[in-house]
Amino acid sequence: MERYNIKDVEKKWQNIWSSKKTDASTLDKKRKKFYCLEMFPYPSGKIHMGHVRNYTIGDALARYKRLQGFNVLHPMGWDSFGLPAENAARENNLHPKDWTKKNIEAMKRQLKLLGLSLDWDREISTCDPEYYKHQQEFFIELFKKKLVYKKDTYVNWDPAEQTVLANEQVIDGKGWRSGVAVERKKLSQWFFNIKKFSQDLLNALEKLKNWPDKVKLMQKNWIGKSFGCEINFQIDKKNKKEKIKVFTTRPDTIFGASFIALSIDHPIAKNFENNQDFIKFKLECSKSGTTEEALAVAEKIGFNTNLFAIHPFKEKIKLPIYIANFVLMDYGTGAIFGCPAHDQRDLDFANKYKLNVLPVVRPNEVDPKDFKINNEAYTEDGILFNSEFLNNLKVGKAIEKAIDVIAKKKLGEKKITFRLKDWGVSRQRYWGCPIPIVYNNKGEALPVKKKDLPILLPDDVDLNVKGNPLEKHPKWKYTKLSSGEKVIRETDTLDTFVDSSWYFLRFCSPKHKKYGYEIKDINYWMPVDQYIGGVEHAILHLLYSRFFMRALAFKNKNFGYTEPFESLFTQGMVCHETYKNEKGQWLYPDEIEKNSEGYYVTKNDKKKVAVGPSESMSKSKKNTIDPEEMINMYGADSIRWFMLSDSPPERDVQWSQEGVSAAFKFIQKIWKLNNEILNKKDTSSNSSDVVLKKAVNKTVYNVTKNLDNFQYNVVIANIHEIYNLFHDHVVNNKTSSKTLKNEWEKITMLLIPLTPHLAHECCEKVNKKFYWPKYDPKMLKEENCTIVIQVDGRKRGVLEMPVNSIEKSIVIKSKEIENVAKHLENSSIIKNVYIKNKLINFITKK
RNA sequence: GCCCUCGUGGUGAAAUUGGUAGACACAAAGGACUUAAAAUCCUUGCCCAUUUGGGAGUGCCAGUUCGAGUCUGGCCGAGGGCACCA
Repeated sequence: MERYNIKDVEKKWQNIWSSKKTDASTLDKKRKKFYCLEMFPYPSGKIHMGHVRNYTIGDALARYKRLQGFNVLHPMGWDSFGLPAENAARENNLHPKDWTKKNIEAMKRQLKLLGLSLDWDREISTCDPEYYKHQQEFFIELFKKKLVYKKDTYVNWDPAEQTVLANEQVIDGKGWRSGVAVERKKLSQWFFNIKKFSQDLLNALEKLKNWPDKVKLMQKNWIGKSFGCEINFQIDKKNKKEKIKVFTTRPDTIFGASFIALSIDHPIAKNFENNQDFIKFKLECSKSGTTEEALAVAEKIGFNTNLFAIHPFKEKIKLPIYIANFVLMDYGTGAIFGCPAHDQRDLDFANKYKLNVLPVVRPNEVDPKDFKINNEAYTEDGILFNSEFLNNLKVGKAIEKAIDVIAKKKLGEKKITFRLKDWGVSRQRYWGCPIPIVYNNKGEALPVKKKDLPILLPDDVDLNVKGNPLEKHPKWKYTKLSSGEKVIRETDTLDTFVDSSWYFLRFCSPKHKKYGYEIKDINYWMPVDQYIGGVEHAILHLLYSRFFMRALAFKNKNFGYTEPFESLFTQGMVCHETYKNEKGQWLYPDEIEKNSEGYYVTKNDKKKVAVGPSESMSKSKKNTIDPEEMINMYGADSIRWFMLSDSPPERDVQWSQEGVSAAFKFIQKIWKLNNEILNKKDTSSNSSDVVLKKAVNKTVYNVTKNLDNFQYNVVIANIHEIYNLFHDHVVNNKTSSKTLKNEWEKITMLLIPLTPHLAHECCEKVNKKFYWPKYDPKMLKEENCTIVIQVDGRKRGVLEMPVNSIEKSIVIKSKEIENVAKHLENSSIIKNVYIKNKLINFITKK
């Protein structure tokens, strides 16, 4: 028999697909489109199992949709700007450009080994000037629409490296490379005004019907809408009438106010810049660490300004004004009124500084006289007291009334606040898209003229300098406008999240010289019909992309899109056991083996290995498996099959050698059975033919349904089942060869999305045309059905009956079953519950 | 601290959305073929009973129902998100 040579077959089909460009897509308005997109990778140099899973899921879908007749767009590109290139460049003395290029080539070759049906003609790379020049245009477009602005903000500053660190580069308050304590430093940086779209980004979540609820909820919380009001407090100064505006969601607790707290960055705090005590206080605040968690746990401290604010309803009450470390400048107004009785933070603060604690909300059933606040604030619902016109109202009503009165007396107004912050896009880095801005000698920021774009990254940089290499590159930094005016370039580059916020548009017009996208292309292809990627991008990347679409659509009649991704699927991670040697060092899976007693030992010195829990594959824990090695051993189809078979795609999957090896064996079995069927001598038609036909029809139905629902693991089970049936029919000569061949052909078509090389090889011999088999709904209907017979809710037998049999006949037949009769003995039937074609339950009385 | 999701055999998991729990697969044990091994195929799968069969059973405790893995309430455990958001 012809042997199935995985390597030859896979190579053969990959060559055919590539030379015939079977996966290239062209705009064709007569055909229905399907845009299938997986999150593009960062070109680290090697694909990992996470990529394999992501792209296998996407490819199965793309191939399935193609077979169904859709015009499928399935592109791939590279998220190729970013810090690792700079680090690698320093370590290996290789230019980021060359390092990136080399990595892209290596990963592209690996992706091709997987047999993905990608349109490589549309390949893009974000570090390519042909890509980022359009991004610079978008930046200027946004600048002109006033969606981009500059403001001072704090960054993690590494004084040793003279550079800005990303949050994840700060470990225990120290720079990851230098180990030196990180400082908070104020820098003037560029921001995208994503806040402007807060309400719309929130509202539109509801329309994203095919997004996981989890992701929508995460975005909703991230946007964080809250209802409340602003209240103006007058500062108690003799001549001046200064005001402090505070934001609160609990205006009902206004009568419990006992202090005002301002953020360190509040304008009023500026008045104390030269005050020695305030300087000390600021220093104290900056000590508490920079991570958000550390800030959250830090003790609440304040600086007493010795100023007082007048209570808006009780002029006699003067509230001390503090500057406090727990008040954030970029939320609300940067100022709060403290109501210690009903806010834990305020209570902690009040206890520390011996401030008044007056409860104004009490639990329903508790007498006001007995209600005391000690160390725990009361934040539940309740009844207002000590609160004049709010007395005896419930919290909800009291909030409404408080806002009402405050508005009427012009003390403030109803206000909705979002916690979503504007997107800081400045990065003090070399390997990113240059921000197309220059500064004239007055320091004004001017957008670069379109004709002067792109602003190319200079190649001749010294990456070993401390700080931003662009900053230290005078030839590039100091330049002239076409008018001859001397200007300084913006040396910051853009956050790489900007690169990935519109790449899906570029895929529609990947080669267009003049524009980042062409409207006729996106009118056809957009939105992305199915986006697939890791849940780790649930917030930032997806929210930024949603913002970017709105920013482009803003004041632009030609661009009618706001939501880029019609459907979203987030796949789980690939996990593997972890191993440690006796010294507690991590070991790679191929450094260990099983000994004769079934224990894991190290390969070289046979020492005991501690097996840890299965965790998502990561280089640091060395629990990675190299996809290419696996492809070499088992073939791409086996890896794809295994990736889809073991767990539902949205859940984590355990990598297992046995699993892959089982996939490999099954592929061999399919091939063997395929040949047996094709070589089968003609036998006359048999009564079992209809059994097989029906089963195949059912399989087509199930596989189609399960593919539509992303239940790939169940699809695999469907295929196993039908294989087992075919195997039985072949071995036992149950079916005519004609039926066998006809029906088997359909199964090979079903395999195309899953194991494309094997499937094409099988199909080739019987039918050059590939198609998605259709099922006959009439054939799904069974003539007989199995009815479960219960006595008092317990199963006592089953009955094969024609579909839609009447209850009476089922009752009679049931009682004929020995075991049923036995259980009905000595008791009388009170009633029976009959569920058509499913079950009958006799309820008895002893 | 707040919010969300998930708990089903030794393992990964199915279950027509309230109707035969454990499909399909991995692992294990036993068997067949073989001089032997590999490969392949078959059987078994918790407790009681020799078999027909009976019982328990989907994290735990209650509830609704003729009937609950599925619905409701409470508890326990695991994972994830946010984190001084006023």
